[in-house]
Amino acid sequence: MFTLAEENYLKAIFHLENDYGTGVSTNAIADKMDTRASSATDMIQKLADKKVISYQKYKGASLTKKGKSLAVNIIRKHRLWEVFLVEKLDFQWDEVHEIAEQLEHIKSDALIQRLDLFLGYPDFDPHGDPIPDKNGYIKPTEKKLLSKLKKNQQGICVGVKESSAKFLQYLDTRKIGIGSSIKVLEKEDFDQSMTIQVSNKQFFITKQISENLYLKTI
Amino acid sequence: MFTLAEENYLKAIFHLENDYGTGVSTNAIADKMDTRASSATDMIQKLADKKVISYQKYKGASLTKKGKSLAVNIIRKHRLWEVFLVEKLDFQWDEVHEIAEQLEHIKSDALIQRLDLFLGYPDFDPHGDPIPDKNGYIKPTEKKLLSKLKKNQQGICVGVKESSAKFLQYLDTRKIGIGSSIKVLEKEDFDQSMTIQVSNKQFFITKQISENLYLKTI
DNA sequence: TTAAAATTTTAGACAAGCCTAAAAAATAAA
DNA sequence: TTTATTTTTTAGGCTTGTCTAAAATTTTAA
Repeated sequence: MFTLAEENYLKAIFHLENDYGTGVSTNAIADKMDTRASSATDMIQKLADKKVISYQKYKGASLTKKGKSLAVNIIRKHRLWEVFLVEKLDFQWDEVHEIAEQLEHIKSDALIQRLDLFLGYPDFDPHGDPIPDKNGYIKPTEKKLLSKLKKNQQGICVGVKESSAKFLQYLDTRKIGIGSSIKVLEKEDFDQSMTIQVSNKQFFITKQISENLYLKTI
Repeated sequence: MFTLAEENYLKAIFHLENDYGTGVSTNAIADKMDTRASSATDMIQKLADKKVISYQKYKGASLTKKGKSLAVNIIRKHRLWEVFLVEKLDFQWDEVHEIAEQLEHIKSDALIQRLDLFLGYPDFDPHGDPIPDKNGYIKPTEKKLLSKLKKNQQGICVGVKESSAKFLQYLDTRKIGIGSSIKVLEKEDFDQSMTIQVSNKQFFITKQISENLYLKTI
């Protein structure tokens, strides 16, 4: 059985490997967990003892098959609970992350199976992230960061990379959400800022925004 | 903020005060928490420091107003989640206690408020226990232990005192549940065993059973 | 290719929550 | 009303997960 802290480290390592490739550094983990490198080292050694990561001193850590399966299951639970909160309890998409961070640690396979059924086996969470199935399979989706698009290209927003309340509220005030059609009208070479068209409105957005919006290009 | 362990002690003390009157002994708490008296003493002292129980060495502990309000809120959450599990996820009444023991510690007032609404503001949980409202008010209900009934008295089952899976399954196999009509046909003075009539079947039950079934007498 | 800087690990400490063993206090019994 | 028993508390220790400070290793730069 894994403790809450262990589960959170596993999740952090999974996300880091996903974003930056296999083998993550102690500092990267400490950063993500908002703790000190020495604390991260302690936990890394414990997780290595438990065979859920492979690790060599000074060389970084990688999830083993078992570790990855555990991490994906936690993420599955997180995303299912987010769907529940938005679809059934009428929460907004910027309100659910913190609550799901707690709910994802509830231990009951039967609960998650029944929750999945109750929600109609959803494929995506409210932020557009795919929900792993009960075998840990994540359907690959073709999606592109808005920042990768060139002038005059367009697409449908299918997800957000960051899901902080602040960012989601920024999108809300501009009526940008999953399903929104977005077209690049101008793109500034110098700082990657853009002018985009969303339905009949135009917005000026910085690189920081375009690097956190996923589109399916048309 | 209170830790998981602190919350569980508060709940235990609440139930003990409810069942056996105000002021509970260290041993009683240790028993309920399935821990050692010395561990209970440690926690009792911590809870007293935090002003959620009043306590004098060797004299037992009682919840303060603040402590009682915290305990009732945890019980409210537990019972609402049980309703959710049975009503929405189709769990059986003997399957929900363990899961609710985890869910009751999720910290979010908004979550519980919305869950309560989603469930239609239920008054009782699947075991017939009243659900405190958001101010901590518990509607008083007149209910009587089956063991208190005399020969030929009858009533409707409105709750169970014990809610272990084993006991609930015992009731299931005899088709006894909330709403069942129960009549005492015979009562043995010597050992308090009874013969009861439930719909058109008769059962022989021991004192241990009749002391855990609540009836509303007709 | 050696010195400086950054990263990572170790050593030692601390709080929470538990334990055992022993001491202290309260209660029951002779 | 003393003695025996039970209950409760204290003392000291262990594990988990964190910390700071210092040592070890790796990486970068001169």
